[in-house]
Amino acid sequence: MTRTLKALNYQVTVAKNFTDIDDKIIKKVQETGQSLEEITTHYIASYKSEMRALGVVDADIEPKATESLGAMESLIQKLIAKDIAYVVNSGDVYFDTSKDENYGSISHQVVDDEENQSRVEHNSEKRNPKDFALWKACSSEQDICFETSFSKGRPGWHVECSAMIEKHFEGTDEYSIDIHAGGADLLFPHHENEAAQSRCATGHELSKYWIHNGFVNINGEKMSKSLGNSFFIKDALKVYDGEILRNYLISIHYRNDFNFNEEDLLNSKKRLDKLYRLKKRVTPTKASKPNIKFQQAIMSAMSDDLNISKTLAIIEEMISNTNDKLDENPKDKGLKKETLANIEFLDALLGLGGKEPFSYFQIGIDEKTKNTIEALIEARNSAKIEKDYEKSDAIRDEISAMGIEIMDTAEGTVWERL
RNA sequence: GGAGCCAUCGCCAAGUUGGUAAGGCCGUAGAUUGCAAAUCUGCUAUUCACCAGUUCGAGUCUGGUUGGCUCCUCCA
Repeated sequence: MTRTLKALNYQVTVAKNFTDIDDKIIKKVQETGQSLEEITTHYIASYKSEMRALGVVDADIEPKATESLGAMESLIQKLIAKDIAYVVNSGDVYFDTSKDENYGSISHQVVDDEENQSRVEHNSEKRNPKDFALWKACSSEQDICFETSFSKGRPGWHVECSAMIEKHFEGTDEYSIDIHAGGADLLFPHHENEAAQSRCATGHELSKYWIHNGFVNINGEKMSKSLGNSFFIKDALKVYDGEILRNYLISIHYRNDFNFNEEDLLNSKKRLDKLYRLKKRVTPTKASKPNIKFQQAIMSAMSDDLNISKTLAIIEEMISNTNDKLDENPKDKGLKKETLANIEFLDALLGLGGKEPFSYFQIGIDEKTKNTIEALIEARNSAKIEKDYEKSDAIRDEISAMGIEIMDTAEGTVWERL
C-alpha cells in the first residue's frame, strides 16, 4: 500500500509503533533479569531485519511506548478532566464507554448488557462491563511502573497506540491520521478503543480510514503453538529467499485470509521465475521508459483497493507478449529497453524483479559448485558439437542430479537451480 | 447467545454501478528443439454451495438453507 500510494505521488509518512510495555515483556524481565530495553531492542532489531528481507519499506517514524509516556499521561488526564475516564481505588484508570456516543461505530459491536458477552468479567470497580483500562496501577514494588499524577503504574494497551499517534501526527481538524492499518482480529476491542479514546480526548477522529488484513493460516489451520504448526518468518527465510516469500505473500488480497502452504508458494515462485527469465532475455541493456499502457493498467488495478490479482494478470500478459515478440525478433533493442524499464517499474511498485536475473536463479549455490556446473556445461556442449548425444545427455543427467536444470537458448546454454 | 466475514474450473484466485465467467498452476494437442528444458499457440467452468424471489437480464440484489471462519476474558 505504501509503495502504491507513493507511485500515485502521494506524500506518505509511515509510522509503525512498538508497544514495548506489556505483560509478556515484563514477565521476561523478571524471569531473565535482563532489562526491558535489552529484551525489546533484540526483538525490534530482528523484526526490522525480517521486514527488510521481505522487501517491506522502512517506516519513517517508529515510536516506542517507553518513549511516549508523557503523551499517554496527558491523554489520560484530558479524559479524566472530562469525566470520561475515572480512577478507581486501586489506582487503575478506566475509560467510561457509556460516555462516548460513537462507541462501536468502527467494529459495529453493540455496547450492551452482560448477556451478550460470552464470558463476563466480574470487576465491580468498573462502571460498565465494556469499560477498559487506560492505566494499571502497579501491584508490587518489583513491577515496572511509572509515576503519574493519578497513580504509579503502567499504560494499558490501547492508550499506548493512541498516544503515540497523537504525539507524532498533528493531523487535521477532522482526523489525526489518514489510514490506520492492522489485523482483522484487532478490530474489536483494540481499534474501537483507540478510536474512542482519541475522539473523546481530542475532539476529532483518530483516522479517516481503517483497513484490516486477514489471518495467516497454515495448511488450512489457524497458526498456533498448541497445534504445533507455527513458525516464524526467520524460519521461512532460511529456506526461501525473501523475494520469493514476498512474491507469495503479496499475491493474495490483503483482506482475505492467507492460507500458507508449500504448494502455493512453489506455484507463485513459478510466476516470479517467468519474470526473471524475461529479464534474462533483455539483459544486458539500458532501461528506457516503461510502456505507458502497461503502467497505467497496473496503477489502475492497484488503485482499485490494491487489486493484486488483476495486477498479476497484467504482468503475465506483458511477459507472454514480450516473449512472443522476442521469439519473432530476438534483437529488438527498443523492446528490450522498454521491457527492462517495465521490470524496474515493477520493482519500485511491488518490490519484485529487482535482482540481477542470473544470480536470481543461482541463489544458494556456492562458487565452487558454480564452476563445476560451468565446466560440465562446457563438456556437454563439446559433445553436442561432435553429435555425441549419448555423452551430452549423460552430462545433463549428472547436472540435473545436482538439482540444476539447463536450457539451450539462442544466446547459449543457461542454467537454473530447481 | 451477540456481531461480522466467506463459499467461483482438480488446485490458487479476479470479477467495477446486475448485461452474459480474468490470470496462474496442473492437464492436454501443436510450433520450436538431436532429445529435453525454456518460449509461443490452441483446448480445458452454458457455469459461480443449495433453494426461492426481484428483473428483459443475477456469480453480482433480496429472503432462506447448508458448510467454513473470525471477534465478543486477560495480554499485546
